[in-house]
Amino acid sequence: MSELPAEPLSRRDRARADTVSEIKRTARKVLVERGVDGLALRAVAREMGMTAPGLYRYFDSREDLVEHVVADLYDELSDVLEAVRDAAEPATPGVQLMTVARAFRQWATTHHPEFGLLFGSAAEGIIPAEDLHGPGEHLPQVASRRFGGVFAELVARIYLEQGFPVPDEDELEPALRTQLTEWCAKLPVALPLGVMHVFLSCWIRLYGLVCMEVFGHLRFALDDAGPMFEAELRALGALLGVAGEYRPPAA
Amino acid sequence: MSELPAEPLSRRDRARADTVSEIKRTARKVLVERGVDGLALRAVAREMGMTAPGLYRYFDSREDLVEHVVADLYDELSDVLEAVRDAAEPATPGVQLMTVARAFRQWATTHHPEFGLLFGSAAEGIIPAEDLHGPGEHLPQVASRRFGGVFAELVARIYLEQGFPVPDEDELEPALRTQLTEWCAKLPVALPLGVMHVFLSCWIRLYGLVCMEVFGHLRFALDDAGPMFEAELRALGALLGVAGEYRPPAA
DNA sequence: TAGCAGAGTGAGCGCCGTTCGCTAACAGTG
DNA sequence: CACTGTTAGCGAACGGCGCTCACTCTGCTA
Repeated sequence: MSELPAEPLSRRDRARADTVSEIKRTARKVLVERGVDGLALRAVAREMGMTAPGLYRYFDSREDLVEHVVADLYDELSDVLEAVRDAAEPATPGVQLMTVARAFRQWATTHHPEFGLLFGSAAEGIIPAEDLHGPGEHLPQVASRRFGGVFAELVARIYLEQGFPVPDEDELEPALRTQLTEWCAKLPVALPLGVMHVFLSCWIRLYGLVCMEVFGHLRFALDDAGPMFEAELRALGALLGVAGEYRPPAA
Repeated sequence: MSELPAEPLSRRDRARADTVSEIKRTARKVLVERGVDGLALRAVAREMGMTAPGLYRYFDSREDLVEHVVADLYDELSDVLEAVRDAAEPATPGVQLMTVARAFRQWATTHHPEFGLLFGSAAEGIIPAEDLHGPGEHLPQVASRRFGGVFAELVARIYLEQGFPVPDEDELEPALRTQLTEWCAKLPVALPLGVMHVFLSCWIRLYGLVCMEVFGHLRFALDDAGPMFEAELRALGALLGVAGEYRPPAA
C-alpha cells in the first residue's frame, strides 16, 4: 500500500521501527524456544530487557503481536517458495509445482512451532469470521493469500500451457458449482470451474497431508510421512498431466 | 481391560466414580461454553461448586483431566459412527462408508470445540511422542484407534468383498513399502500393501478436508465446504469401486 | 470409641494479559 | 534558552491460571 511515499522518517520513527522489528524478532525466538503456548508478552519483554506493559506502545495486545508475527512468517514462507520455484530446473510449471510442494513440506517439518502458529487450530481465532466475505484486509489474511497464490498460479499455468483433464461445468453438482463460481469471481483471472475443483482437491491432499504429518495425526500409521508425501506428489502430477516431470527428491 | 470383574464397589467407590464422571461432564460443558482455552481447572471446579485443588483428588493435572475427556469424546464419536454404520440402508460396506464419513463431518461441524480438542494442533502434546512405537496404551491413543478402525474396517471389507484397483507391491517406492509393511504388522489382519496405500490416501482426503473446513483453512475458497465434501466422497467412492452406491446426502 | 483414609478447603507460589499513573527523555516552538 | 506537548518505558495492581501444601472435617472400620 503506502510503502515508498512515506520516505522522510524522523529519528523517532526510525527508532520505533527498529523496536517493532526487534519485538517481532524476539517473539519469534520465544516461539521457537518455548512453543506456541510459551509465546507470552512477558516472556518476550523479559528476553529483550523490557517489561510487558512497554510492549503495549507497539502492539495493541498479545493477539495483535501474534498476528504481525504470523504475517511475517507467511511472507518468509512465501519468499522461500518463490525462491525455489524460480530456481527449479527445468523451469516448467510441473517441476516448479513439485519443487514448491516439497519446499513447503520441508519448511513445515523444520519449523514446527512456526507452522503450528500459521496452520494449527490456534490460528482459528486469528482470521476472524467476520472477514469471511469482503476484502478481508486483516494482516495474516492478505499474507496467507500470497502463500496460497504460489500454488494456485502454478496449477493455473500448467492448465493454460498444456491443460489437464477437468470435469465439465455441468458435471459438477449445482451447489458446488455455486461455491466455485463465487470463489472464482474473487480471483484476478477467470478459469473454468473444473480447474478450480481440481486445484482444490489437490490442495486438500497436499496441505492436508502436511498438516496431518506435522500435527501427529498420521503417526498411527507412519513414523515418517516422507515416502507417502512423495507418492501423493506423484499421483498429483499424474492428475495434472505432468507425471513425466516427476523426479525423485533431490535430498 | 479389568472392567467387569471388579464388581463389589463400596459406597465410597461409587461416590468417587460419580464425582469423576461429574467432573468430566462439567469439563465438557466448560469446553463447549468457553472453548479449548477456556477449559480451566478452576472454571470446572467453580461450575460444580468446588475449588480447584479438590479436583486433584481425581486427576493428576489439567493435562490428565483433558486426556480423559478426550478419550470419552473419542468413544462418543465412535459410538455415533458405529450406530449410523449399523443403521445404514442398504447395509453394504460402500454405503456404510459414505454414511460414516458424512456422520464424521456432521459431528465435526456441530461439535466445534470438542473437535478442536481431539483433532486440533493442541492435541499434539496429548499423544506423547515416546509412544510412537510399542503398545501405546495412553488413554486417548487407544480411544482414537477405535475411531480410526471404523473407517479402516469398512475399507477392508470393501476390498475383501468386492475388491478395487490397488497398486502392486513392486510399484510402490521401497521407502513407502517399508513404512506400510511396518504399519501392516501392527494390524490384526494382513492386507496387501496396496490396500493400505489406497486407504491412507482416502483417509488423508476425507480427514484432511474435514479438519481444514473446521479450522477455517478452506475459507479462502469456500464458505460452505459441504458440496466439496460430497464431491470428494463421490470421488473416493469411484476409487473404491463403489461409485454406484453413492446417494445424495439424506438431509 | 479411637483411629485412619479420603474429600475438600484456603493460602500461597509463580506465571499470564492487561490497565493505570507516573517519570523521564525527547522534539518542536517562542 | 525556556516552554510545551508527545512518547518510551516502568512499577504496581487486578483478576485469572496451574499447582502445592497444610489443614479440617466426615464417614468408615477395627
